[in-house]
Amino acid sequence: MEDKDRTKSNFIRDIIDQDLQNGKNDGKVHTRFPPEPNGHLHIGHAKAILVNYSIAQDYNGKFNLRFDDTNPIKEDEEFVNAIINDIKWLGADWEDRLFYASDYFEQMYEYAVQLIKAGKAFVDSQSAEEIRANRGSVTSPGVNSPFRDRSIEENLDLFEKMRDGDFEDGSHVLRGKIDMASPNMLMRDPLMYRIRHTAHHRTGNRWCIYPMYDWAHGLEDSIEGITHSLCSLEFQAHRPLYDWYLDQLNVHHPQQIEFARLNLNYTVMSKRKLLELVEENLVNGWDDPRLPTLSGLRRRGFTPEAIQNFIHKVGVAKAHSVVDYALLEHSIREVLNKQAPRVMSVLNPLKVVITNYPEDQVEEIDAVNNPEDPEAGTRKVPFSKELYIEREDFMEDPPKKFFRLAPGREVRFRYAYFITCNEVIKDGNGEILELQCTYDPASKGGKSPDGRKVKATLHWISTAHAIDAEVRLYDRLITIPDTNNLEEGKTFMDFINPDALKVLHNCKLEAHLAKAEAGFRCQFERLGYFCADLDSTESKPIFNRTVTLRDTWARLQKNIGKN
RNA sequence: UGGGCCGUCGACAAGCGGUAAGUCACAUGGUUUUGGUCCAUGCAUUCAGGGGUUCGAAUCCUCUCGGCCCAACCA
Repeated sequence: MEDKDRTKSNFIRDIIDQDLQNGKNDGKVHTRFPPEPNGHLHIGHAKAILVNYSIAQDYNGKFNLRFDDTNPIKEDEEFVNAIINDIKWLGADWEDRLFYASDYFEQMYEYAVQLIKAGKAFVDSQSAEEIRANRGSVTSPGVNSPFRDRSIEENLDLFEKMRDGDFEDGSHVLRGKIDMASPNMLMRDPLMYRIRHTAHHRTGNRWCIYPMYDWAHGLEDSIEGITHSLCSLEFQAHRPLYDWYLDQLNVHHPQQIEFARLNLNYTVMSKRKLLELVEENLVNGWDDPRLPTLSGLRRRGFTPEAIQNFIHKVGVAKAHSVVDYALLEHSIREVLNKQAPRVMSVLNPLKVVITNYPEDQVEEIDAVNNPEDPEAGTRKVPFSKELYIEREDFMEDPPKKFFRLAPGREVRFRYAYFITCNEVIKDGNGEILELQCTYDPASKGGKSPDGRKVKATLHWISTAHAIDAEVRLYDRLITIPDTNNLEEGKTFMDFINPDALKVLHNCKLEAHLAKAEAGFRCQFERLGYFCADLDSTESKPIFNRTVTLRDTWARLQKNIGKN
């Protein structure tokens, strides 16, 4: 992709351009991706990562990876490692700037003390229920806590005791002293710290008070010198609070800018739904190729480049949107069309015997590796008397627009010969067992010997030379575009596509694919893009279908069915 | 309902007062030893709706309608 295509205009870039013009931040741009290590990353996170990363890159700025690990009961090191792995794979580079909110706990504590001393924070000893009740509602103001006017000395003392572990969970919290009547619920004396006697995956038992998101996040950004803190739309209401804390402390004040998160149709993205699928074993783990997780997409055969291109195409704006899954499919096809070597594989084999072909002859046929890339060269493919073709490529009683093999019809076997079907061999049940065909020796290479035309070119594979493989055909996870507004009594579970995974055995592949390493991507000609699965071995090759090729024939059939 | 934000083609999305980019999808035709790729063409007289300002409005003002977010000791 061209550089100029990479820097597509959006409102965040406009803001940054403006800032640069005004000399704000000394002309620096510094962004960050701040995941909480409490789950696995999905394609939606890829947008957040890539938006932050690409902006940093395009403005010659810096990009940090920071784990927002402020809630030990939800977080785990397992997630930290998975997230690091996924972001690396995606291609966002934080260089040496990997940070953890938990590294700033001491500093945050000191800032909190500073706020208490300024009379801007207090220890509240109401119960969680009382606090909730006294917060009021969106239409009615809250009421002040009875503890709101504690002296600075008392607050300091209590806060220190909170830290020292003198109190039970839930007995006290530290709160900002703002305005219980604010129309913005978040400004009604927001909680800054809660007591949690829980071990943290990094700080162990060093702390028993943990900072809340709003208090922590701005400080993290400030400490790291972030200039533009890009986050998703639901944090818009938090911005006044983000600003308030930083203003009270009078420290470096990054600008929070919110953009719409990515939604994709025909799948699910919420943590809750993903977790449910994994825990109920409806999929095989977080990296199941049916899932929109980054590890799932990776295993499915997506390339980082395809995801980068996809995110770029989607753009950045403030309007809620649901991107069509077809755009994701297009993005991976676009990349693989250029890169993936072609190979002839028969998924659903039907035996073809070339009756006029010498019994023990084998010819090494030249096949092009990638018509999009002359540098990819050619390879030899064995041709013999017994071959397999795709069952779908033969019809005994073909409809009008069916161009493939049929009784009495001649087609081309790609790179090999013109073949004519003469006889259909069936078993007692009428099941087609084999096709008896003849070849035209003069058409070697698949070239028309006398200007004769055929309407179809089929892929094929020699029965004696093919290897067996398991092939997993993946499709969209969900059968309907949107599972968010379902009728009463229905859940997304009712719309899981039973055909999102179809496992095929005894598929026939070119022999060299036995040695394909996990992750190896290729095109099975006329079928789609496939990659060797993580579990693939030389003795038991397994290939995953990343995406089908565009299929005008299938579309035609569907339209005929409709009319 | 108080507050905040949003509404441009089926889906994304440019546009920033001078007369609707681009991509995907869809359709048609051409090329083709993948019904793939590629190429060409078509696809918003109109920007949620009304009113206003202006020589001129998707862009400014105003009202109306519709959608999303906020009342976890989650992030």
